[in-house]
Amino acid sequence: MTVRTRFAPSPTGTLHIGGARTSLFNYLLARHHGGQFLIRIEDTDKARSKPEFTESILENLAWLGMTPDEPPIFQSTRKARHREVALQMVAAGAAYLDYTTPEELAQMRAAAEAAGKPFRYDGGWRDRDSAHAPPGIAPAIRLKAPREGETVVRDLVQGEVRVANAELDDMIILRSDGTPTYQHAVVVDDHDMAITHVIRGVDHLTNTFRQTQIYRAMGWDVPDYAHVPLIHGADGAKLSKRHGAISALEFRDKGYLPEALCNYLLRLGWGHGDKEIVSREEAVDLFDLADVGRSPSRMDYAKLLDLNGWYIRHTEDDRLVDEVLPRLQAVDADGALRARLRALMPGLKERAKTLAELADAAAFLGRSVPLPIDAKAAALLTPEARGMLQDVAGRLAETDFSAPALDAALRGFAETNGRKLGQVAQPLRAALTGRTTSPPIDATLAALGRAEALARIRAIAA
RNA sequence: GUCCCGUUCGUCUAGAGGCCCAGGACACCGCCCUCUCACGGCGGUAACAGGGGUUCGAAUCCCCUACGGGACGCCA
Repeated sequence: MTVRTRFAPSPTGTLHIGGARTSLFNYLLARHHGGQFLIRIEDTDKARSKPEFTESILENLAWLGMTPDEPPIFQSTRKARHREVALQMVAAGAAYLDYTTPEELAQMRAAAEAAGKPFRYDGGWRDRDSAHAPPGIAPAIRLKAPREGETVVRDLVQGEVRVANAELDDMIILRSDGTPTYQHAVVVDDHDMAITHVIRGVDHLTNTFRQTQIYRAMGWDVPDYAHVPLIHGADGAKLSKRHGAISALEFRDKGYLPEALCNYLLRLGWGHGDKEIVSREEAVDLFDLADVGRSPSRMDYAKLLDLNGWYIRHTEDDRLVDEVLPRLQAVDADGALRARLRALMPGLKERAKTLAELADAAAFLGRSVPLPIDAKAAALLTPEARGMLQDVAGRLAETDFSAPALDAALRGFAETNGRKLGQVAQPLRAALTGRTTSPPIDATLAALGRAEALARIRAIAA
């Protein structure tokens, strides 16, 4: 049987990193076994679901390199089938009509709370004939769950988890308005989609017991489950907005590479020896649910940042140029900026942890005199330094603008003037970039080109 | 409250009874490299939640406690 997994987000928000990781695990497991990875949009909550979220989620998944092997399935299109199955279950005696009204339920819930007991539906209509149904009340359909014994879930991550059936009440599978509940829709859809492995957050673990009962009632094969721990914020609490970025979108905007995010997310709760850098190909090869831990892990932005820096350093220059150019607030009509950016990229990418930082560090390439000079750079441009820059300009005017030649020229200049290279390079850097940091000065000069470099120096020199 | 799950450096983890007075990575602190900033290299601080067992021997197995998390909807 070929392995089929699915990621099933509800389009009530953008893709967050917990979902991204769940999706990644599903994707990896399917690929590892040469199977299929699918997507199902759980849009049954009409009030909260928005088409733009569906679009955003799909786009983000694609960005992360996870495209489904079949077109996404929209749960809302399958209501009739959900209803059909619920009715079949009633016919088979595995489910029953419940005429309890929401108001009555609320009362029962309040009573249970007042008594300090967990609320469970009492099963009042479990064995009562519908002939006694009160008029004008539309019934919901509830699963007739076993009351004795226990239900066992064999989970590929959590191990064998069992719960006494007395702990579970009869859950609603079809609402009184005829729409399916999530619990029911998921089971029917997973079965119809021939899903073999359900990988999702542990917050779904308790639901699994009852979902298993639906499979049993229908005589369907129960898929393998894997409930992965949730991602928490740095303080250990459930990840939320106050912890910082949690949406995949935000990471993309801030200049994170999808490879870096995936690598980070993969290592969160999963490990393979001391391996830290794992390419997609290696991940597909190595991924095994048995290596997924059971304890929740905390989001560590510093580590993600470091990893992103690694990926930037190891990404081809051309791709980085393509990524960074749009981030520069400059028009590049003649392609000069692109050429400069490309020329300096080896030095630039060595110094940036995100594409945003990269763009910021490269911004000077697209400016023209007079350059904005930051405070630290301005401090370097003393009258004396400006005087020296005049001489430097003279010297550079007659040097070949290749990095080795420029380096030699500057060293020679420093030596003949009794200065250290740094005493020449720093004011020069300030004049060229408006900053105190940049890639090596020879590379920076070369990238700018003779005309632009001299123009910048002379704009500052006195 | 009830049920379920968890607990190795600050964080992510390696560790499946002796290889561990616990290894790697990030972060942090030194030093080196050096025109700046990074990168890189070298070194350092830092953990088996606590208590009982089992065993010749436990981070690894069992029990209890503490702490953390999750679930308890006609939401998904």
